[in-house]
Amino acid sequence: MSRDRDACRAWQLLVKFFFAQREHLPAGGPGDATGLSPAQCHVLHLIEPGRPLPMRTLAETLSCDASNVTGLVDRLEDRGLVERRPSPEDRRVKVLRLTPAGERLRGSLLRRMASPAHPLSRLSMRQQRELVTILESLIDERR
Amino acid sequence: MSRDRDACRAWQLLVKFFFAQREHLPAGGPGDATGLSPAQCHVLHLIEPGRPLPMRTLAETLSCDASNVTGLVDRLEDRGLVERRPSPEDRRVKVLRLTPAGERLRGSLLRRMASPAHPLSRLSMRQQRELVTILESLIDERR
DNA sequence: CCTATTACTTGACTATGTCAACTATTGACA
DNA sequence: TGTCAATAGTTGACATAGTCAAGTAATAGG
Repeated sequence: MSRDRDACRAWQLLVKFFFAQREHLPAGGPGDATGLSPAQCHVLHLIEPGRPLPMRTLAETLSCDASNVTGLVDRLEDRGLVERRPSPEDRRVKVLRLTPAGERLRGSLLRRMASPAHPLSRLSMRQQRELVTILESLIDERR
Repeated sequence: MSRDRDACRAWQLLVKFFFAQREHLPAGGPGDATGLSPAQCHVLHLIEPGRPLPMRTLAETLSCDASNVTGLVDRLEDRGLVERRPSPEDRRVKVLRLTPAGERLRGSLLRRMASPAHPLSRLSMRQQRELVTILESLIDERR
């Protein structure tokens, strides 16, 4: 019972925190200059340099319709941050790769998120690690 | 340094978890029937029964433009879940109240979030409490 | 081969979100 | 008091995000 109440409250807080932090998202933050939307930033994070990502996988990670991914990637491709390539193994599949510009921008986003100005940096080291542990267990329990 | 890396990773995981869980959001979840969008659900949570909420406050909590709130509230009002009322103290202000239907729906959303099917319910009680503590400190440190 | 499934795209539609411009009210202050 | 700046909310124009249904191309399993 108290267990359920905590789960509920945790989720409420999580959502609240997420909405409240939109101004601190990579995009839109002070000194933005990227012009990327939050969703686009997230996609950029998910494509790791040197690890081509099938669009289908991206749709699953985002829990969204495939057609949504088409649009997201269209816009990132227009900005020259990402490339679609046909997969050699399966010609239905297209894999995503960061362009050099995409890698640079991704790096700067990661750097920005680690800045001491970021709210999460105000947690104690112990709490940061605890948070990482909790989130990791939540995420890979799901696949 | 490791401190910064943890903050960065925590934020990445948080965003990733948030996107991945969209199907478990109050809206859209299995057995939905509400027809509410995620943002609308969140607004419904933020309006506590018996605690009228000025629209301006809502905009600040959501970190978004006031005109966005106008639209959100319009749609909730169309569904008969929320009421706008002029504030007696300041006639520029409009406060939001849940209608009886709004209260009922809010209750059922909260109940759904506490269900054992929710991913957060799989955390240990200790972890749930730790997560709540961390999120609380993150949130009210900001105002 | 034939058929079902899968990966992606397209088009139509709604919701979310920003910005700039507007109205009405409030508050400060000469 | 009268004026002027700031505040709360709305409106309209616009871009993005997201869903669904339908379509194309390629794969996989009989």
